[in-house]
Amino acid sequence: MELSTKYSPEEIEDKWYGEWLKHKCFSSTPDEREAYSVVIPPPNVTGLLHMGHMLNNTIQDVLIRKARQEGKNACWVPGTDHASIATEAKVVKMLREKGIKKSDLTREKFLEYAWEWKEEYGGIILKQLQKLGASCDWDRTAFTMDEVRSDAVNKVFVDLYNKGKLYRKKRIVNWDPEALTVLSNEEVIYGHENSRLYKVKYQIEGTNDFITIATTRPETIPGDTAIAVNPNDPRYAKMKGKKAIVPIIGRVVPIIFDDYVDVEFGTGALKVTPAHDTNDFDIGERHNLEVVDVFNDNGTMSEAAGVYVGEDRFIVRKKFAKDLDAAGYLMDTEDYQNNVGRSERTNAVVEPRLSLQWYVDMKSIAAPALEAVMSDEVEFFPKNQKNVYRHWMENIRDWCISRQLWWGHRIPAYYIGEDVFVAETAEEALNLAKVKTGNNNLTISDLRQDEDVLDTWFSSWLWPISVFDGFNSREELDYYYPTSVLVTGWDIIFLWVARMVMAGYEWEGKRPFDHVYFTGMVRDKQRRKMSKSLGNSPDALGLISEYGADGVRFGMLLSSPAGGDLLFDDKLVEQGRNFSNKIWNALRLVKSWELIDQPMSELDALSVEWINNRLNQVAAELEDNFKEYKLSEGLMSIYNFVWGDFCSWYLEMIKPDYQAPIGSEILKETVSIFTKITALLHPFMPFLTEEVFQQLEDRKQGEFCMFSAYPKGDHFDQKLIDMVTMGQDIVTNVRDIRNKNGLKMRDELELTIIASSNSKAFMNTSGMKEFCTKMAILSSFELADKEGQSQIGFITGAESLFVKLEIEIDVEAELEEKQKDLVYQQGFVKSIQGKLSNDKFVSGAPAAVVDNERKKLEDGLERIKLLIQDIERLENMK
RNA sequence: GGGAGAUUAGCUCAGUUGGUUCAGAGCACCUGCCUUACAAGCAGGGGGUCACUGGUUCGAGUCCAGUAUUUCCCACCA
Repeated sequence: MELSTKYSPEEIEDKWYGEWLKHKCFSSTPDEREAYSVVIPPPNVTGLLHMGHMLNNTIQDVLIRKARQEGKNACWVPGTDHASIATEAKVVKMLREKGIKKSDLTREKFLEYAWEWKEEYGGIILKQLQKLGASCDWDRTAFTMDEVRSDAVNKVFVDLYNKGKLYRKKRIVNWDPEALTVLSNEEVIYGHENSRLYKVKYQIEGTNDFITIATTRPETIPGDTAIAVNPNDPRYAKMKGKKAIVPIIGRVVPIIFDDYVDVEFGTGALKVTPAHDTNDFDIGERHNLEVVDVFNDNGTMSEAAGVYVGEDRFIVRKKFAKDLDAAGYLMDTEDYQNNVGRSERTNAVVEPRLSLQWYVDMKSIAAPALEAVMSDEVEFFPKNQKNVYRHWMENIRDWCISRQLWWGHRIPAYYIGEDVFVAETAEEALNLAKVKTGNNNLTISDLRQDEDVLDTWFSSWLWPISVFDGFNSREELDYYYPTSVLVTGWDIIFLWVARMVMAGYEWEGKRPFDHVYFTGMVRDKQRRKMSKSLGNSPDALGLISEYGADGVRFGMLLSSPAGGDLLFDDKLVEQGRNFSNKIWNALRLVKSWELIDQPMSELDALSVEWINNRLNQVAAELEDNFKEYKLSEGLMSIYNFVWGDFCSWYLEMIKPDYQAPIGSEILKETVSIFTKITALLHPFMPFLTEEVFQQLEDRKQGEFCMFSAYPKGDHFDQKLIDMVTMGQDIVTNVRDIRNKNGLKMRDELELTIIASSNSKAFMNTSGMKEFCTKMAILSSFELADKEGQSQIGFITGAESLFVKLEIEIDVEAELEEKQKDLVYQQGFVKSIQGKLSNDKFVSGAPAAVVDNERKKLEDGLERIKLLIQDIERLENMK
């Protein structure tokens, strides 16, 4: 069959993915082999494949495929996250577009819609991952809200409660007025925003004096229940025991003294609104202040505000400020930049709000998780994330886990009046209630289940355990847990990674994973984050169909050094596609030859030995790279090896003359090395390598590149490699001479290299003469006296070689180049001589270093000698 | 306010314990080629005071201090 000159990935990718699935190549069950397990960071059910996923999952696939080739029992567990708030927001929006309001629906009806939505969109991203080549064990696909995972959530909630590590408390929380739910601290994103600082004066009761405060939020003034000043501030000492009148509202509030107030800031006087600020709330507690909540849950003014009831807080801010101004209370306003917290999901400005919520006592479970990371029991790549982790863990705050949503795990807490019963099922809760109350006539309908659901991360943090049904059975967990590596972005180090480590120690007494590899964020060339509004996020699937999955994988990996941000550029993906094509054409070449029964030549033998040694060398480098998760460096060394060593040198070395057949033996060796290359490259570019692997030889049914043993970095002969490098240097020099003198590669020219007499070892290497002759297209290459007729000389290592050409050369240009080189070499030698004549160096530096310098000096002097000879020779030619 | 990192070629980045295996890679660039696998290609080439200043050392891209620029994280003062 004739192969096209261009590699066309489309059919090949679908074909092999289908074959792999058909042969259950990705599936894993516990056996006697070593396990290598990875759990996918479950993408949101509403998600579509984007660049971050592509990077993340390509890396996981590379690691999994390599482990599989190494003979490990590789298990990559896929799944999706119900993404409570994000999904609920999308469903609400979808319903709204249909003209249905969430508030008009029952909980049950809403959940019906949500499940429908999940069924429709929930699996899309997994299908898209298959396009990328992800070798997940699809039979294991899990969902954070399926039965097994929900069961785990309930068990854990009950367990924590029974251990006293769970509590319910009323305090100031982060309220999302759009999603109408509380958020954890980690779900609030702070950013600097421009606002205004208003200075407002409050009359002192019974006097004509005023006290001026500064605030960015005049709309909260109706909720003021005190004015606070610092007890050490002399300006306000006389205010002791006085009261102030809240402007417009008319409420009389005490002037209190509290250390919290910063004397330097604003006017040194602070209005206190306990319902709408964490610090104010604390002050309120200390001074027994009244709490007046002036907002409704959706951010509009409440009845308690008494003004602008039902209007939005930001509109009221302006209106109320205007009123203050009109009434003469607004002293001044100035531009001000402050840090505003917004909801991660809805982008609404978060409102501090007093409310009753469930919390996990984090301090009680954090210690082993901190220790594990600091001692590298859980090892972070790159390491510097350890500091970030430590800082968060050492200052950890309790985790607010209840959410006022419907889509999620409903909290397994049941109430009778003020009593709470926490149990996995209503029946169990009922039993608890009967025992507690002694009332055996209670029925399920007397119980009122908590209306709230749990934070979506409350199921995710159990993921490495729950995907193996670990809260129910030991069988799989004992084999696959701890998982080998977690690959995720550093942006969810607190939301997810840290909590998984805590859960791992809390319920398994063991780390959830050996390693964590943090990927960077995908950005565009200008380092901007990928975002829909900027329109700088490429269409992931579009890229795959344009460049092939392997091309995209190559591009992603190459641009992504371990842990650094990925600056996405189409160019790199194009490079990946070109690389695919390069390999494809190497295949075409190898398949195009006619066979002839013929032993290997000396050059063939040298070529094979050299390329095998180089491959071992590359494999060794790769092993080091993998140990540190430097995938981009590893891929780059394969790229250079395949393109440079294999294609540009090896294939040219063994290539028969035009239309001549190739020896069976050398072809066999060539197919063997090419096969090893497909194995080496397979984790990075699985489709192409599988196709090439299958094309190279007839394979048995069910024999796949994806199961080829991964080449080990065995020992390699550095001397041989160096020798060939020297030959390459000669060839390159000759080619350069041709180029500079306007000679084409194919020009039939009498070209002779005459090597100096000190090149014996090199010249005596079997096949080396043929190598140089063939690759540099020389008519002869001999060992002879260099004096005489040669025209151009060059030096490689401490060897000097001369090329005899039958053309005129630019003697002046040659001379100039040599003289420049001479100056450099002389400077070099001088610096070494300086070192060696320095007693402190000779006595202070290690012997090996000194010896090395002596050797360098020797070589340098030899080169200078040769250069001077060459310069003289050129001078004579003038 | 607290903390962590970064600064090496036009761009993106390597550079492990201080010593030409140290000044590298890929891309970009320049020159010449439709050479019988590949123009998504082939051959060759140029390019950097390693941010700045000082220090330690026989020797500093590498260690220390300071300066500048910059990225990020945490906290949050109204």
